[in-house]
Amino acid sequence: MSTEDLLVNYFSQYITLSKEEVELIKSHDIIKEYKKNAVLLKEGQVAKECFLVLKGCVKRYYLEDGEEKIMEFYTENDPISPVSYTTKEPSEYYISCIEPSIISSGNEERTQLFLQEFPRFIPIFIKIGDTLSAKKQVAIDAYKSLSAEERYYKLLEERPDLMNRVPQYMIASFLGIQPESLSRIRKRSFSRDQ
Amino acid sequence: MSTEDLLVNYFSQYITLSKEEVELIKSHDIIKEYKKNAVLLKEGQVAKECFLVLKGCVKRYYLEDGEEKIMEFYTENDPISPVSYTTKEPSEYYISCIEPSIISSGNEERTQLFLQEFPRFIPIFIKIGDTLSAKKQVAIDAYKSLSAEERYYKLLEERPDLMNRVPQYMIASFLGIQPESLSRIRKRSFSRDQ
DNA sequence: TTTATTTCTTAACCCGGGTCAATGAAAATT
DNA sequence: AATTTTCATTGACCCGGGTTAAGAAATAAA
Repeated sequence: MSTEDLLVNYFSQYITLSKEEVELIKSHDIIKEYKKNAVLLKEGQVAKECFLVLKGCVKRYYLEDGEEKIMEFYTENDPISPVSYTTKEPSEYYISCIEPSIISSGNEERTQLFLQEFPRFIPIFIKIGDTLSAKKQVAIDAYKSLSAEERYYKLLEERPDLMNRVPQYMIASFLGIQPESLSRIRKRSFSRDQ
Repeated sequence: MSTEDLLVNYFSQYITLSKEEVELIKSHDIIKEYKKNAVLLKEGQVAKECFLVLKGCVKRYYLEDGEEKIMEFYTENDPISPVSYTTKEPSEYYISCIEPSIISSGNEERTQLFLQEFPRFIPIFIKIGDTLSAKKQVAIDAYKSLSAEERYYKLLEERPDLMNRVPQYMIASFLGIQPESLSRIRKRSFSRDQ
């Protein structure tokens, strides 16, 4: 699949595209390739773009006393809408690539032009926003009602790929615990398994 | 302020309304009054509406072994978009009124008609969705990086009104701790104060 | 006012995760 | 291959929040 097709592929989740629309998306779109450790957004910067990960793996994290507090991992077909992109305030967190990645980026101006030309995408855009918002609600609810151990097993089930792509200390940070605690959780599971 | 004005008031946060638009909003809108303990959405139901709290106080909660796990409080000008409203799946949680409340409700059909008639509201609707999504991200980040005690003081600062409107055991549930733990946190603060 | 019910507080004990320190394993450098 | 650096594991100890149980305080009902 070509780089442009990845984005067309994303929209196809929500709507069937005409050939004309496919061409327009390809022509409008900005797709970039990033090396491992490339930074998409720094603390203090105002985000001018939102993103869509087409390939690769990205982390969003706060830096506290030199320590990364990872809030989210983004992989294939995950949209990234930084808070700073919405508020126009300086960002409180970083976003950077864990793997070499292919990422599409958007901004308000291009979105508006695009929607003017193709109004039938309007409900889709609203829907995508709603869906994102709903997913976040589900995520926060789950986080609040589960223990660290339960969150680990949930992650194992829902995103088993992450375990191979991402070092354990990052998984621990994402789960909101120390690497030592994740080790203990994993140890418990071994003794249960056999 | 009349009941209808409350909704006009809400939109005015984002856009300056013409007289015509004000009238249209008033005519289109559905506003209902609810008694204390009235239920807006039950577990198992598919939500057919989203809401906007114009007056009063509402809680969203899971019922686990007969125990309420409160996820959110909504008060004046808080929009409520149930996950079930977006996904069309049966809801996993309840939404009900803690106080007698005045609440506006919307659905996709009415939203689409409204946007057809007033396309200048389209970016506003997208913006409201984005803002909601950003707020949820901020909320989950804060929850993950703070202790229960820190979350309590944060809530005290950000929503001091809640402390008077809502019984403490509900605050505890919302903070993700037991009422006993909240008592201990409050006790610690007393001894520090004097 | 009196009684019942709900809500809040306190104490005792337990347990999971944090912290610190040491060791082992794996990757990256040289 | 040898060395350094990064990452993962383990153990000992501490502490905050969970749990259970009891009593106090505040509200509602009679």
